[in-house]
Order: sequence, then structure tokens, then C-alpha cells
Amino acid sequence: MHQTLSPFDISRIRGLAPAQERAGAEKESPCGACSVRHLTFCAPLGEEELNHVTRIVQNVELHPGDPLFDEGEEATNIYSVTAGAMKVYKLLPDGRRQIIGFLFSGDFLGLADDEVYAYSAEAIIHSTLCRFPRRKLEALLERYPRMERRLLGMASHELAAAQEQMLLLGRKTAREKIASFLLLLGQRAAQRGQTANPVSVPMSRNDIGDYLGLTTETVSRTFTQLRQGKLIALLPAGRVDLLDVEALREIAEGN
Amino acid sequence: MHQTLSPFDISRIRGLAPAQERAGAEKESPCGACSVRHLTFCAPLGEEELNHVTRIVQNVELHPGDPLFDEGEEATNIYSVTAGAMKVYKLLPDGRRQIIGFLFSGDFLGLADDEVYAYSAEAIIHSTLCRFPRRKLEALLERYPRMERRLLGMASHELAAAQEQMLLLGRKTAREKIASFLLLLGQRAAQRGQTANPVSVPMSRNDIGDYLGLTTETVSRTFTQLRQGKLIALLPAGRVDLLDVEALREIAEGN
DNA sequence: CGGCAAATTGATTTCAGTCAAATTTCGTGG
DNA sequence: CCACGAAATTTGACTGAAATCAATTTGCCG
Repeated sequence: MHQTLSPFDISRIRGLAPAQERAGAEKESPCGACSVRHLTFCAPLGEEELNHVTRIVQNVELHPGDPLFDEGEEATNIYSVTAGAMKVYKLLPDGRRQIIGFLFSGDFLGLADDEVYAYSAEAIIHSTLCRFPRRKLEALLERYPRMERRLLGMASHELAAAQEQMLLLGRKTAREKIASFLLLLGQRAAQRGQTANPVSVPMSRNDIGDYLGLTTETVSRTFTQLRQGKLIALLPAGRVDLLDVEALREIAEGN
Repeated sequence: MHQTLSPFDISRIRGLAPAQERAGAEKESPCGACSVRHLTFCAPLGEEELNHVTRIVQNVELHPGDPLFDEGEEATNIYSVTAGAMKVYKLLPDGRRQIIGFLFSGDFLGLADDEVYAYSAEAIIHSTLCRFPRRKLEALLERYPRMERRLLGMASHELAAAQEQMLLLGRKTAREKIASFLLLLGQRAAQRGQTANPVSVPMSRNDIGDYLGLTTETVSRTFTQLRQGKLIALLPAGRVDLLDVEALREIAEGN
């Protein structure tokens, strides 16, 4: 099934507006006040450089289910997630879907080696992003090689993650896939300074299935199986308690 | 099953020696004479810059089955394939293997965002590569931003390819996987200026299976099925004639 | 030519998918 | 705050595509 698309983009574009989520940083110099900058490709920039970035960036706010862009669309912007959670996916003509990744604060999306986006992107929960017009960002990269270096580092990291995911998709069992997925979510949460153990799982079983190459039913059954084996506990509000991280790690590695 | 590893590395390291395969370019300035430079990350470099590269590069020659490096090893070098075919793969502790990619002339490998290689690399057929000490290459990238830009472009391209492969691994049937694989090989050959239609398939059925998330037997059966449907013909010396590219494309896209 | 690894083919099993039916959760409005 | 209805999740029964186990057969290299 194709995703239902709103007849018009209901994302709200704010002219400016700092990307602060938690406390602190009130007004002035949005990028300078960005609480997740250390996670993004803006990390290596100084005050002067950040002012340039501030001038080309727009803030975007998305609600659950809002599309950001679709595969095949002209790739005019690059985005950096400042808060929330996004999913990026590819579709086959008959509706089969593969979720390529879940993105959280600090992650970027929209880097296309072609002139069009290679995947679609959609918000899972309420999210905020910084929008960079591609041409202007490229000019900035030209000017600030440290930013380009950082982007290369982040792309290399993503590539390594994609390769790990290929191992998962091609060679792991359903049980191993789910264990790997929960540990990955925890690890990623920790990197963002969030709680890694009762881990937040904001996406649906269906999304998890489309990420792991499984069906909703198999995801559900596998969660049940892990729960019955006392390896995890399902908490309210889409949180999962990893009761035996060591055992989960063993399972994830195929032992 | 674990790959058999030679007790010592039988790759032969040549002190210098131009990476020319076909005709032309005899001696002097190896990198200036490189026949595949336009495909590599050296593409944007001028004569002056190429001389710097020549000074830090070593040529490596590998025979079928020779390992280049193993996952987990300290990532001291980055390589560029100048001729031949390599496979890069990840293993699970019990020996299950996922081939992450097949590399041909122009492709690079060894870019690690960590301090160690995230995968193992091995020659499929007789191959030659350029070896760049990581530290020295990084210094060069610092100095020549155009090279870094090119590398970012190549990494973006690889990332897009990895995402396409995730779609294949997670959501395509065996038949669709094989059709996609053959078309990909043809397309890649064309990019290198080689013949795309009777396409050269230098890797074993087992390697193909480990790349597509299938077993040897399923790969073999699917080839047979496509052959019986007159979509392909199996020629000697590991070549495959794509008899009906349009139909294969339909299958690959899931129709 | 002979030996051996690779590839193919066949028989059977199994893990995850499909189809179907509860059951739970959650958002909304009274 | 609670009740309702829709959507998401879970559970169950059964199916099927690819895996596994097991022979052949092919073809390559010495």
C-alpha cells in the first residue's frame, strides 16, 4: 500500500525560530543556541560560521505521519533533525516497503548523489528539523572544509551502519533481528544523552517489520517470545525494558 | 563456515609500478598514467597533486582468494581497486556471512569511521589495488578539498547503493534478487566501459548467495528457472547473456 | 585424462508469511 | 473523567518460499 499523502503539505515552515527543545537558550542566533549541535554536521563550526548557517536555515515542524519529501522528488533541500523521530523508506511498485532508517536528533537526511531523493521521509512523532537549501549548503561546504569533513565522517558512519543492517537483513533470524534492533535503539538513545535502558520505541510494529524485513505479526510474536523468556518487558507508552542486556547481545550476535 | 585464511599474507606488495592494465602509459608518474583514474577519488586531481599522491601510494597485487584485510584489524590503509574484482563481507560468530559488496576498478575500500575495519576484504579474481596509508591520505585530503569532496560524493553514492541493497535484502523474492543482481552487474560494467550485456559474473554461486541473502542452492535453482524462461543464457567462463533485459527489469522492480 | 571443487537437481523440512479473528490501546468528544 | 470507536497489536491456524540435507553432474586445473 502506498502511504497516504495529504493533498497539501501540512508541515509548518517557520521563518526562523531557534531549535531549542529543552530549557535554556532563549533568543538570538538560533544556530548558536542549538542544543543538539554537537551531534550534527554543524558541530565543528565556530561562532562566525554559525552565523552564516543561521542565515540559510529554515525550521520545519512535522506532526506524526507528516511526509517531508518523497522518493523521486527533486532534492532541493538537506535536513538535520533537531528533535523527534523520522523514518526514511523506499517502496516497490506493488507497495512493499523497506524502511532504510529511523532518524533522531542530530541525524541528517536528504543527501542525494543524484538530483532527486532516493527515498521518502516521514515523521513518526512530532519532530523539528532544520532545512538547508542544497545549493546554499554546498556553497558553505566549499567555504568551510571542516564542515565537509564532518559530513564525510557522518556519511562514513552511516555507511557502516547500513552495512551492519545488510548483515541483519540477509543473515539474521527474526529473533536476532529484534534483539539487534532493541540494542541499537538503546545505543542510539545513549549517544543522544537519553536513557538507554527502558528504551523508547516510538515506531509501530509495522514500521519495525518494514525496517527488519519482517511482517507485523512476526515482530509481535517475537516481542511476546522475548517477554515470555524474561529478556524484555513491555512498558506503557511504547517503552521496552531490556531486562537482560547481556543475553540480548548474545542473541543479536547469533549465539 | 569460516573463510580459510592463509597463515601469512600472500599478497605481493610492489614498491612502485604503474597501475596500467590495458595498453598505453609505460613508465614515469604512475598516478598520472592511471587508466582508471576518472573512476576513482583521484579523478579531480591535477598533475601537481597527482605527484603528491604518487609519493604516498603503493601497489598491491592479489590472486583469487587472497585476503586483503580482516574485520576488526587496525584500519591503517585505504585502498582503491585498479583492476580485478574484490568482495567485502561481514561474518557472524557461527560463520554466517553477508557479502556487503563486490568491488571493481575505481571503487575504494577501507574507509572506516572507527579505528578498525568494519568488514573483511578478499580478491575474487586476480586484482591490483593502490594502497594509501590512512594518515598520509588524510593529510592529503586536508590539503586538497576537491579530493575530499569527491570522496564525499563517492560515499554518498555508496550509501544510496547500500540503501537499494537493503530494499533488496528485506523485501525482494529470490527471483527478484537474482534479476536485480544481474542488471546491477551489467550497469556497473557499463560504467567502467566494459560490455554490459553478456555480463561477466566472476563470483561463485555461494558468493552470490551470501550477497543476496540466499543459499547456493536457491541461487542455482533461480538461474535455472530464468534460463528455462529464456530470460538469460549461461555462457562459458562465468558470463551471462541477458536475453530479455526489459523483462528482467520488470522482475527486478517487483512486477 | 583424472581428481576435485563448484554447480545443479531432488526430497523434505522449517521459519516466517498469510489469512483471520480476538483483544488492547489510544485519541476524541461527551 | 469516562465511554466510544478506530487503529494497532496480539494470537491462532494454516501455507508456502526458501533452507536444509543429500546425491549427482559439470567443468576446471594440473
